[in-house]
Amino acid sequence: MAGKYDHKAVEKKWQKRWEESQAFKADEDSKKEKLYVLDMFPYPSGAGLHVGHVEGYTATDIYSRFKRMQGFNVLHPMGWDAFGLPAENYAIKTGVPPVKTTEESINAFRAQIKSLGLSYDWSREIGTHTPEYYKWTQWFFLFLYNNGLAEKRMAKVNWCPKDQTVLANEQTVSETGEKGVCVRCGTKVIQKDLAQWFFKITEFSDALANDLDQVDWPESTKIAQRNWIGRSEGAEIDFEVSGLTKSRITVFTTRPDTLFGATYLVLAPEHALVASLAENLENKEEVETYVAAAKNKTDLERQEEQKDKTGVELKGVKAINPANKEEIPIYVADYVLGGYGTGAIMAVPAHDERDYQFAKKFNIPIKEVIEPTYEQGTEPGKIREGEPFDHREAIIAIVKHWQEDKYIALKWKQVAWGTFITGGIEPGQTPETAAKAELAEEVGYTDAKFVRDFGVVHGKFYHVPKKTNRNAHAHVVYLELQSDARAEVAQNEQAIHEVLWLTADELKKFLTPDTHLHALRWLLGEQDIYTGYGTLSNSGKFTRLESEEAKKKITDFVGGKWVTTYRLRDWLISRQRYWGAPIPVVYDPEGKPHPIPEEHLPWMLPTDVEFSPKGTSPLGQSKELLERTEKIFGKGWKPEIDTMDTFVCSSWYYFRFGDPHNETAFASPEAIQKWLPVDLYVGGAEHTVLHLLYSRFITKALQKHGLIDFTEPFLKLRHQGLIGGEDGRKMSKSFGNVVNPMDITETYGADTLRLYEMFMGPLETHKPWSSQNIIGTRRFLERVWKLEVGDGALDAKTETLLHQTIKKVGEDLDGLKMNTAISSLMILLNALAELPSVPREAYKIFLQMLYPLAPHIASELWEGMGESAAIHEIPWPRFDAAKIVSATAKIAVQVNGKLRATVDIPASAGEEEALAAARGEAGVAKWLALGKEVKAVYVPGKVISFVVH
RNA sequence: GCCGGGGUGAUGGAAUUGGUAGACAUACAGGACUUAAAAUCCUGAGAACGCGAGUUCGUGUGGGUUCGAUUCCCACCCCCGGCACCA
Repeated sequence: MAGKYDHKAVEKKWQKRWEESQAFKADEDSKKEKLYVLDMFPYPSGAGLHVGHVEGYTATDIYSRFKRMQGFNVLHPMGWDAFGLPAENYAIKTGVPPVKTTEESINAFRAQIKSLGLSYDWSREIGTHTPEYYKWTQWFFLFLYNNGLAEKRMAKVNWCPKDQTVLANEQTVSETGEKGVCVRCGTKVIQKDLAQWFFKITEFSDALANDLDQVDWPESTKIAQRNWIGRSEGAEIDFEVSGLTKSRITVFTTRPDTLFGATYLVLAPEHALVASLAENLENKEEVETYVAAAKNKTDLERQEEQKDKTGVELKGVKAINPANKEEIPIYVADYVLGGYGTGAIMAVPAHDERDYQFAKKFNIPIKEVIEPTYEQGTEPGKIREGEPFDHREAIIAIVKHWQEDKYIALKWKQVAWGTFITGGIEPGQTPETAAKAELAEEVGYTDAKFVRDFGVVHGKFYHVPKKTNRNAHAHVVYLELQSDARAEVAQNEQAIHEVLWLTADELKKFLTPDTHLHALRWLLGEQDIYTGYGTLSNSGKFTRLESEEAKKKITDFVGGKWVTTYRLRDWLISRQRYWGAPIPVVYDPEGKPHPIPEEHLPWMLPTDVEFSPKGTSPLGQSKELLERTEKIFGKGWKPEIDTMDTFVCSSWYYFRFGDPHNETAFASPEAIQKWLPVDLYVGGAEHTVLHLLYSRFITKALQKHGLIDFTEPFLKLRHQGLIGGEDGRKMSKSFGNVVNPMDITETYGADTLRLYEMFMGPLETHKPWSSQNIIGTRRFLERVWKLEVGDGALDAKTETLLHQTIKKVGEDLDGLKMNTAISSLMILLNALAELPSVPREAYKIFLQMLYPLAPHIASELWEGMGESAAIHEIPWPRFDAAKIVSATAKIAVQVNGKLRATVDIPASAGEEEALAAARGEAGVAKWLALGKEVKAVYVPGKVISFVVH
């Protein structure tokens, strides 16, 4: 096209035209197949749009435009996750009401998004902070409450005694990194019990885990969800309590096979029995002090203390191990969590890392009841202190580097060769039956003893496992006494010079801090704990059974029962904050909660509050709210003053887009039927767990109570990767490496920005920004703009490329592989530009394929071709399968695995013909002449391979 | 510690039912145009050796399977992300 490519003029023109013609409005009456393409809606922060937003939004925009061209009725909406902490924090600092800050941010965000030319249906815009929206957030609360899925319970919160306010976990770390203090004033944070609202997400634990099989999500995200739900199967076993009182303690364990090794019990500080027993204990005060202290620890403090276990014995009571009737002590310790399992465990120090640490500290007996299962005769030998090594069991050697004082220690068992010999010796053979001489040659040492002792590990002895799990067949252990010894040996096998036989004592002398201690401990036969499955020992009649089998049998023996437990906790939705949806509950004069009837919704967020903390949730200061409550419900009634977690707002918003202006329902059944579920959902991986889990919970609750007929809200999910700063670090204000997308659209245009972000690499990977590379996509668009279209006919070669490109781009856009789609278009453009005259039809098809990726420029050029219909109204081009294959095929010819030539042969050529052509090639014949041809392989269209001896 | 993802030219990346590694783009070098520069266009380019034809090596490391391995198997090293006392 003539003239300069003025991106500003072009982009403005088309954005205006799209807006005026409502080009992207989802059609309620269309008979076309629907497709719901959704972005995770943003929190409209004051900082404006980020290049990360642009990445995700561009991907869905390209997909939406592409699918519209393919004939789908696409719903592609945008809205605002507008409640949240930043606006409230800003209000505390400046007094500016959050509603004002938020509205301003939304306006800025909307303008920025529009300037990118994204094809949203703006008639469906929503904001979670509007009464029209949060009316239905409150409706969802009532829906859950009325179905027994919401309830009020006591829970711990972080509390700053000076600021008189609740703190989120991330607000308990000071700017200097000190933990457990208020971020604002540095006061030590305490734990306070408050009555708070919970949604019972745990009722759906099973479905939330199982239904992941139905959706097309990244496997890593599914795994993260499953881990979060944390389903595990085990046994509940009762222990009798004797002594001052008679009662029982039920523990949960996944390892009932270790029951005979349980040498004490532990109760969580919150366990009910601790309180009820306390009165009668000999060390009542000590226990109560411990429990009180444990209660006051923040999560962070508990994490810090992981290494050092604490606890107190309950003196005066004992438990009876039901397996062997032994009397064992009972402790209270905060390494056991009150909220998981039964809040009580049986401790098996010999086979559990944590119990082991605790038992060591408190001198509790450690009783081994599981042994690693070895194949017959393969038990590892141990070195006994001060004794020479027993060659029949284990051979240990220090191999000395001949030039320097570097050593490698080797241990190897005589048996089970096959498990690690991969070279010249077959499994089951001994070195004696293998080719000794050959090995000796490879090792570079001809001493017969060396071959016998080390030959078997030829070439491998320098990369034996660092970690040695006794259950693994790790027969050779090395200790690297000086850090680069291994590399030395790897480079020079012949460096092995001398074999020293050492006692354990002598071996110890070689220890340095970076020695692999775990391996050495095993080597020296020191006590270590084994946590894997194995064969039972010391377990009465169950001795010699395998763990798996013993689990059930021992559980039955002691009358335990099999249960399934989950890590997932109920969802605490109360927030002691202002800027959120008010919880629609009032309290009668007795303090009993009552849901607010639907007719009073939306239950408005009051405005007569101060934002700085005053010892209560901000809503507690509102006179208007209190008066409203008393007016409607009567004297003495009080409003709930907490607001809802913003995750509640975002857990149902995708329904609202189907019917955004409905005043009588969160969305009409017809709209839900028409649009939902979401076909493609794109957003950052940081929401892999919570937002997605909560949304799935809401969907399942609706389904269970018959309001919808599907169980999963998001059929296909993809994440966009983070875009890092140019310096390779995370983009952050403090590093000064933040790229503002608006600067880029100003300089290069929205089309260039879109194209560049898509061309950077695969959508889901993390990639650094490059202000240098972006010029490439701009140049590409310039070349498209400048291409002179003629009336040339399409030659066969270009036609083939054109059809290949149509196929490739279509498949790539379908799979969200924008980077390779763009690359294909560049290849096509380069080919077209070389033609003496660019065929009109080919250019038009090129523009159509470019349109989803760079819609403004493609629309403009299309119009410039004299087309009356807009480019997006033309169906996506089709390829002709017959025109994709070219007449001749370029075949690679290999001789003994090495590429020697390529030959052009007709695609239809048979094997004989192909081989003959290859043999005739000078570069091939030369190599074939060097020996006798023993084999020839022909893979049609790909490769010919000769083997010559 | 556990789980997940990754390691390919100077750089971003391409190519895996095993079949010509490095497409496309950036940076770089040389050339054309220009008084000059920018922009644009053309050419070159994984590394080593060689005047050259060419040869050898090469997808984190070491092995293995195969006519053939970036792709499959075994072991190891490193980086990134998530979870983390869940019994």
